[in-house]
Amino acid sequence: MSSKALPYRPHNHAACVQQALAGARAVCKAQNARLTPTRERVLELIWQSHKPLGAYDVLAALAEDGHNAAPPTVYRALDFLLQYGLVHRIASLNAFIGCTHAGEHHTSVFLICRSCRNALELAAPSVADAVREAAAAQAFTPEETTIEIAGQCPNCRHD
Amino acid sequence: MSSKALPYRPHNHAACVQQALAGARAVCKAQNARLTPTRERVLELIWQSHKPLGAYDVLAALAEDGHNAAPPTVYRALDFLLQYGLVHRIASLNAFIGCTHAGEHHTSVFLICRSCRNALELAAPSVADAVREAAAAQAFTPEETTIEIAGQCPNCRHD
DNA sequence: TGAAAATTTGCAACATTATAACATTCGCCC
DNA sequence: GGGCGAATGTTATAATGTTGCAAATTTTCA
Ligand SMILES: [Zn+2]
Ligand SMILES: [Zn+2]
Ligand SMILES: [Zn+2]
Ligand SMILES: [Zn+2]
Repeated sequence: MSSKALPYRPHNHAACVQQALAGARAVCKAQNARLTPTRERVLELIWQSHKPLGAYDVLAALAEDGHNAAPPTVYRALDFLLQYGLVHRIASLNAFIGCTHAGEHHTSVFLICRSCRNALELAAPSVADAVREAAAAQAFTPEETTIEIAGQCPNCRHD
Repeated sequence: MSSKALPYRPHNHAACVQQALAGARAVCKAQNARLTPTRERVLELIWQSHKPLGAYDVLAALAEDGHNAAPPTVYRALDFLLQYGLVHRIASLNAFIGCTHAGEHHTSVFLICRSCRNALELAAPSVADAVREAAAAQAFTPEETTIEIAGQCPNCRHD
């Protein structure tokens, strides 16, 4: 869960990460939340990968920084980032990925390639609507939605 | 993850389980798959609960039978049941539940109550369609779909 | 300022979920 | 009833996630 590969589509990823971090700082400031160095570093590490990153991958990356962290450090940072909508947890992978719509209220769909392991977050309002309707038909009140599609991305389709 | 509660709607659950087991036997027979005693017992244990059951819950239930099983026994049985579509894995809970559409090709939506922990499987073709379209729009080829909605069921709504 | 309070972090142990590797037994076919 | 592949038993270990408490840091407010 830690080898390198091209992101979904080529782009200046360093800039992409910086923009995400700036957005995160703004979100935290607006909500009086403290984006401490550890939290920010964890967010940066997650953003640097287009693949969902496991908690222990983050831990290993912190170790390379010389930060001798234990699991709770990472999980606490992840809890914070989840709480403020800065990252998502991909349940089917036990892994985390940066949210591309931080600060906006949204229901995401994740397209997860089983070959290259990249994951793409979609807003997909039509899916969100269909889910809401299905739940309403059962008088069920949705609080949190997990929609993860595993398959093949266009780049990996011809294996 | 093992206390008892009413199922979503009251019904004769023993009959419900027996019907599921009969269906499972039919599916296995049709595919020349061996529904061995351990596998069938695991399926029965899972069906007896309307709540998704963890692998170690199953293990504990087997122990009460006097079956001194180790984790691989349970995971192998679960793998078999998953492979033949007799149970589903709920990724957000690390737990398993009997499939109410065994033998039929389907994309399910799970409504999972955070209060009573019951889970309801829906066919929800409109959701499946919306997901397919969203994936197609990204030239993504879906292979497996995880849709899990956590929230409050009608019985638990007024806490 | 400067102590009290709240939040965050460090740290050790532990809990839960899942798999690897290899030996043994079972069911089936001949 | 011997051979063979599938299924199970057994032991150990990997991977993921949590609890509890102490130390350090930041915030609050007198
Ligand atoms: Zn998002
Ligand atoms: Zn791919
Ligand atoms: Zn099903
Ligand atoms: Zn409920």
